Amino acid sequence: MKFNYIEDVSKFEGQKITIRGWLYNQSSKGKIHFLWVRDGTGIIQGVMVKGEVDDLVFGLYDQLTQESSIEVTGTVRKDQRAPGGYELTLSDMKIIQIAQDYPITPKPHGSTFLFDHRHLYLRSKRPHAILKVRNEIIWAIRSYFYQNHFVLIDSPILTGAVGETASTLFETQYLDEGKAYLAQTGQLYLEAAIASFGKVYCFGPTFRAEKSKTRRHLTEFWMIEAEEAFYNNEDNMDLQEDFLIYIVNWVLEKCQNEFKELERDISALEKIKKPFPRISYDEAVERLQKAGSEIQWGSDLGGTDETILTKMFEKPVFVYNYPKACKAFYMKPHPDRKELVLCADLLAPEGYGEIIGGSERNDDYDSLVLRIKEENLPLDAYKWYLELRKYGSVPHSGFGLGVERTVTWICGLSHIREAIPFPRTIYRLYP
RNA sequence: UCCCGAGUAACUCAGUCGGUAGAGUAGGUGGCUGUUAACCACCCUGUCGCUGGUUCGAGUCCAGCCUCGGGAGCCA
Repeated sequence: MKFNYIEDVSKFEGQKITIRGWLYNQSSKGKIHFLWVRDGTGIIQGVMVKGEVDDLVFGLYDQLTQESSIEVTGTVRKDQRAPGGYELTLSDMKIIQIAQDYPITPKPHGSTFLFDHRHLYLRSKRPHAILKVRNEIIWAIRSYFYQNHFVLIDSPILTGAVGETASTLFETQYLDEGKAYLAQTGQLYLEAAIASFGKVYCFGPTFRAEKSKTRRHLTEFWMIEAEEAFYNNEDNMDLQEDFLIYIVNWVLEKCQNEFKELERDISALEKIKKPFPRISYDEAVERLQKAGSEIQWGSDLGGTDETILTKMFEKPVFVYNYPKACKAFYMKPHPDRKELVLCADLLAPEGYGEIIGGSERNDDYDSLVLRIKEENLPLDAYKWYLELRKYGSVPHSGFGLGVERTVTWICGLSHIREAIPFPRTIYRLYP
């Protein structure tokens, strides 16, 4: 049987249509009932007047409860009084299922309660809007890479080798082969793939068994990583800048309604244009110390440092060339200052902080072996990775963008857990 | 792991000086022809996180524990 979607109602003014969905809210004045129906594409108010519908249908209203599934038929009418501009004058209604004691009312709830009921909370307006923006961000990402001739290389999630030992790994038994680890990054595999495809990217879940309790961390999150042969650190930053602007323009075009629902001030996003400021780590430390931070040269930027720094600019800011000591082993040493590596983090504005980490990779066999030994990493585990430096090694760079952090920033959220359908945090594995 | 904070009805919270447990919302019943978090009247709702202690008497004071939230560290 044919039915229609709420997003299309304006095309059917004056016509009778059928909508299938869920009862979002209801109210009655006795002889006139109001039903708010949502179907995933929108919300519309249905109006049922006693005497204008069959008494049996009119009486069904009394059985309705919030989130009951129903099918309503009515005539589309333009009406100033209706939010959205259109409403349905109902002529028929069928009940599909009566919901009982739906826990999430259209009233304030605490975040713990809402995320305990995430399987239901997904239906509410706010998560609906956020996840629609997430959907568009991901489409923008894939579109950008496709248009720019990057090839998608899916990297393994179960790995034997350790990527970045700095973080903690989730461990699991891998049949009879011993321990396996859930991937923290696909980068090393992308570095293998550039010698076949030139420019590649991967997009998948990554896992960090860090007991972080902050609004910026998840234990399972989605990361986009790109790797480009023959790009140096500068080229890499140019690419990231272009990439991020593409994403922002895309969502500004597609997500106006969602931003309105989220009360996101989009003027902040409209300022995201080339060029992004680029400051060296040296300069960042200087600026931070002047601003009152306790940071010492040599240590990584803390969360508050990032916040201070990003509030100095209205656009995302690159901080490049960090001390070797606070970055991963695979980054290329600075040719003139061996205490630095060629890298850049991109910090999102409005206090959001790091959303991208990127670097030029060490393409020299001997110096890479040296770094692995310095970090006390098992050389064996990196045997295949090192071989890439033996067979046609080229300068190359890459970066990783945290999807949830990007969604958090673009939507103007205060906590990352809202940016993913079913968040995994230190104490949450359910639902 | 460390530092701070919270835990009272299904939800959000109040609970003074230690003296028999409260409100709003949700739910139920009735009323209402334009509601938008409707409104009006009435009804229902309790392991006060747990254990022990002090006390004639503990939601309230003390000790320990548990759970959760935020931050630090670490990172995207």
